[in-house]
Amino acid sequence: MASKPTLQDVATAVGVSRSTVSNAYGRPDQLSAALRARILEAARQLGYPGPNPTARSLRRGVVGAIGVLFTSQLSYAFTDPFAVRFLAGVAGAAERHGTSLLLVPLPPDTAQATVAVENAAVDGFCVYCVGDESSALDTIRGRGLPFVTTAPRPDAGDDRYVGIDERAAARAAAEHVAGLGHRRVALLGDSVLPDAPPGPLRLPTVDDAPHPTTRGRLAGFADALAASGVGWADLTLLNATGNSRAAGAAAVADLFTGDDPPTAVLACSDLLALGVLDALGERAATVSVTGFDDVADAAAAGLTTVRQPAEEKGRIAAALLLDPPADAAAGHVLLPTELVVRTSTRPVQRS
Amino acid sequence: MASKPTLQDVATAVGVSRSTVSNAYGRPDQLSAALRARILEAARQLGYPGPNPTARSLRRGVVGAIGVLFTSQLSYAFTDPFAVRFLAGVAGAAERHGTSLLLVPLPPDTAQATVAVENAAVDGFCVYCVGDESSALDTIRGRGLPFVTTAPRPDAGDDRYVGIDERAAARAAAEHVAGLGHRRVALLGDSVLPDAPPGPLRLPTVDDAPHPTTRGRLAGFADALAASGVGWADLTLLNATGNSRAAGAAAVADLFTGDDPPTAVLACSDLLALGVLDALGERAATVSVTGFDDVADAAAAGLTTVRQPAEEKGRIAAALLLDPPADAAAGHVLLPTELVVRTSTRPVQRS
DNA sequence: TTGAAAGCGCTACCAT
DNA sequence: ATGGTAGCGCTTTCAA
Repeated sequence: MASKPTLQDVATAVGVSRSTVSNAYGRPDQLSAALRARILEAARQLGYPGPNPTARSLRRGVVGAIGVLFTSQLSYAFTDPFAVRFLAGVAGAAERHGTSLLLVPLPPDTAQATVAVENAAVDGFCVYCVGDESSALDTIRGRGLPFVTTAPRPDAGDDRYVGIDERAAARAAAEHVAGLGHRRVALLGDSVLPDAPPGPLRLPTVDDAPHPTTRGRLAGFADALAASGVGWADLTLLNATGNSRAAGAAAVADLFTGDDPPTAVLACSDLLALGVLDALGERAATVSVTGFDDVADAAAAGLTTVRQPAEEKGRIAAALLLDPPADAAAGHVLLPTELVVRTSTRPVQRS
Repeated sequence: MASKPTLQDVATAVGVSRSTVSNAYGRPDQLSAALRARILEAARQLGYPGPNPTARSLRRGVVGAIGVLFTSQLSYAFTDPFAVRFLAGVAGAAERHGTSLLLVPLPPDTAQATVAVENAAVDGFCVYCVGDESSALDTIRGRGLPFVTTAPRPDAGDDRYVGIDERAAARAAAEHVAGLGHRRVALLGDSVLPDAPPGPLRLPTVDDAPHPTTRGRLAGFADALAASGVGWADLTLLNATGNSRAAGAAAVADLFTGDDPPTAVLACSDLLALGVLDALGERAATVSVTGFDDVADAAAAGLTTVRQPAEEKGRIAAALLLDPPADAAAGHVLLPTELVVRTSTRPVQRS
């Protein structure tokens, strides 16, 4: 007990057994109030800081924390407004449950990612919007821990998730734009192909986009445009290297200088769409732009976008983890989305 | 090994000792590559998920995570833009260090807060902007864990902190406003008195404000105005019940209806200031308003404010915790601030 | 290079 | 109401 007193030291000091001291902390009803007071007082005098959380976790087999996994850098969690709102929802639910949140950075390298997941002292994982999360999910399964994802994966089975119908939501945005008469349309996504440079790229089919969320949204855009007679090959596909305004702006840098530029840009996120508006500057009045998510900045920018309930998504994700529904079907939640039409979209101008 | 295989099971399966299996994971150089491969392969076959993080932490005495403590609800961390940027800085530094972030909700009740701090499995704490954090700090000290605060407390001693000179920073804003001729000035803070209703309140002296950050800022405002001949008693003090636009708007709800309304409002945060602008509506052109922090929305709103480096504050806080400076003095960091003058302040109108 | 022994600090069962 | 016993799963000397 030279430096850090333990439960045993308190027990010795009071002249009781460790069990009793342990009970004084964790099960007050198991001993008399008087004895408990004596124990607590002795602990205070000795400077005993209460049961060591790690030891308690080991013994109990429960940690009292859930891990939140992000594909990209941890700092991204605080850079993307949608992610922030999602986290706020998770945090609120966890808080009400008396559970802490462990933010786990997931390195891009698979081996390191595995280690990160293996080393996280948590009772379960909330896996946020991961591109190819399959390896991380395998690791989580290997640990036998419960998890929730934020997208309905094709192989979900009984895995719990809370997501939206990406494809249908995107289709609504594209139908709106197509309905305004736009036929020369560009689709913009983050990391459509992982290592592609910013700007136009070709993809044989939409199924070749590896990131499921991006793929779903692009497919939805394509659906609506196909219905208006614009085939996949007629669309301009644009790659952004990151989900940020700057990346969005960079992706469309040379787009409007050539002949027959697109009259509309459908972006897979608000950040990208706002970047497009940034790049457009004055010309923004001549091009229709849509985003996705309806983040706070979208309203002020007049961005037409698809709204999805961010905090609620987080709240439900946490709830699915902390209070698992008995019924497997109830573990599959699809949230509603809504097209929010603002001023960034308008009828195509006949030229 | 019915359900969850342990390191022992792997050892048995391969026919080696636990030590060797442990080394296969944690000290690859301690055994032959061939044996290590055999062990890892056996582990894979058995479905052994790697060393249990909790058990490893207990044995090693380190957790690999730092706790971030917020006074108010955990969800606040994601609601306040300044807090979000601060967290982004902490997260980035932690990430580079291979350390996880445990977000710890700190209940308002002291006893519960103590429990929350005692139960957090972390190697140290980053204490964000706490009103009266003394009890939490005592608990942290009791655990013998290192910590960093985001304000220079008077009794800091050798405690590490990264902060700003709140009083001087606020003085700069008030000097600017006083220099524009304003003499009928209102000061607006969040929870100037904990349980006071929204709106005007009286405080004998600025020292009676319990929250140190608010007190420092109010004192700075008062300093500058006193130098212009406006005493504490001549100032209108306004209370907001929360740090949000809505709370800011509510605080000034009835302010401009009476005779001789203030010509300027100095707010202790951007959120409150933006709320004042919201409430002012059309009349915003007739009242000067300043904020504090320079959050993202401030620029678009044309808000004159005091900028402090949010991410850097977080980055330094984490660095102070993860790589403690040898020199105690180097553990005390005061960051520069800067008055950013925009359009929300203008010369007082003679009436 | 490998193994045996000794806990890290705690809690939960089962007696008393 | 209280105590004894038996580990939770792992790492780390130290010795072989």
